[in-house]
Amino acid sequence: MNMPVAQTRSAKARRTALETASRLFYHQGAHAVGMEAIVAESGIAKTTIYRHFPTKDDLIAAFLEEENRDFWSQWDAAVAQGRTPEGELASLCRWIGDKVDTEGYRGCPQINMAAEFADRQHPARIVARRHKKEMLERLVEICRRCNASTPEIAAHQIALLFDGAFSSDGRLEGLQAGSVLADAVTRLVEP
Amino acid sequence: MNMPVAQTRSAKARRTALETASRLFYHQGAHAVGMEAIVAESGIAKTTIYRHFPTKDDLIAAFLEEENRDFWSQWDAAVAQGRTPEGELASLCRWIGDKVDTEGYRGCPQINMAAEFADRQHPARIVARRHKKEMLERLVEICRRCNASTPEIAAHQIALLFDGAFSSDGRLEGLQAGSVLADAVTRLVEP
DNA sequence: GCCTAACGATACCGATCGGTATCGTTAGGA
DNA sequence: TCCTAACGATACCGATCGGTATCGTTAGGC
Repeated sequence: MNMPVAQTRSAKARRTALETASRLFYHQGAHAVGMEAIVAESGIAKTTIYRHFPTKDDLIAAFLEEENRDFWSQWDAAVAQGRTPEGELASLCRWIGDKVDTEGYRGCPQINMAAEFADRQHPARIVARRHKKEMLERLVEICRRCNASTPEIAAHQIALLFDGAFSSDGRLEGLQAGSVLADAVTRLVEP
Repeated sequence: MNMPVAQTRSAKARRTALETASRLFYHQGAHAVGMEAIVAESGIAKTTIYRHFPTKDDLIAAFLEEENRDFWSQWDAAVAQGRTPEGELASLCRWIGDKVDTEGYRGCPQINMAAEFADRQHPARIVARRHKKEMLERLVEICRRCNASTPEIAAHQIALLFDGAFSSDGRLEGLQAGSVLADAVTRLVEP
């Protein structure tokens, strides 16, 4: 191989640092987590972290990028379980319902970071915007196959519903989030 | 009067400080705003601010309390414009649509602060939780009068929709948020 | 017009922030 | 086995954080 020396060791340090940072950022908020905390929790030296991520903002953006990848991978898995477009939506609702009912769930990382950083040009905001745009596009495509009368509108409505589920703080419900979502989505794609 | 001396001057300083803090907290995020910035922007001395609000967290909570009051006052005004329960919901949708399309809108303050503060016992989180609970209750009451088949479920769905509209970062839409919401709500309260 | 409560200004506190410079150590490909 | 790149550790940087102590000034009810 003509790859740089110590590629695996370097990649491992990067991955460990990013994983730790992601966990802390998500559960405590980006502003509430100092770099020293990431060092202490990950065991990776601060120098090393800054060698892989020039600034804290880059680290935050990388966190959202990874979240984004994981999100679509789970989304695709959910969609794959549907035999019809309507089934795909139902499966997505079930997935989201389970997701938000998970212990320790603290909302959509993209939305949370967007709330923390006011500057729309912040790297994290750019990732978040792309994420939400892609969700809308994917929903439009599914709604089209559902023969919804106005797929763009239906998709938009479903996106609002999903975002609401992702952000809703309360979890005071005795209701099953998944079925509540599925029922709403069914009504929204009806002609 | 046996009220404390200089009541009005004191109250005015308090109000000015809180208004300035609220504006900064909302547009920049609570963590991003230092107390010094509030002093500089409001012209109120730091000593005075701390005389009215023992800690920054108290100031943040007061911000959300005031937001909460304003919110319900606007909500009530919107509801008053509806002649039927369905009309009340439509009016609410219009109000929210206008609200989120306003320049400088940066999401629901309650949701944003909940994203910033991980501790569920943080004073801001407690206010936010109460806020969302009350919204759900008010929606249930309206949905009941709409003779929705399952008012609790419909109300929950509408709440998700509203929260989605409040949190949705993008605003990429050429769509009118108000009518998109109204159409969705109509479908959700149908039997 | 005086008394007092609340004001504003300033200077300061220790802690922590994001980020860097230095240097000895370790691991892995040639 | 040796060379070198990337590692970890430590000490440090100026800036800023939330919060306090001190003190002179101002305004408003009696």
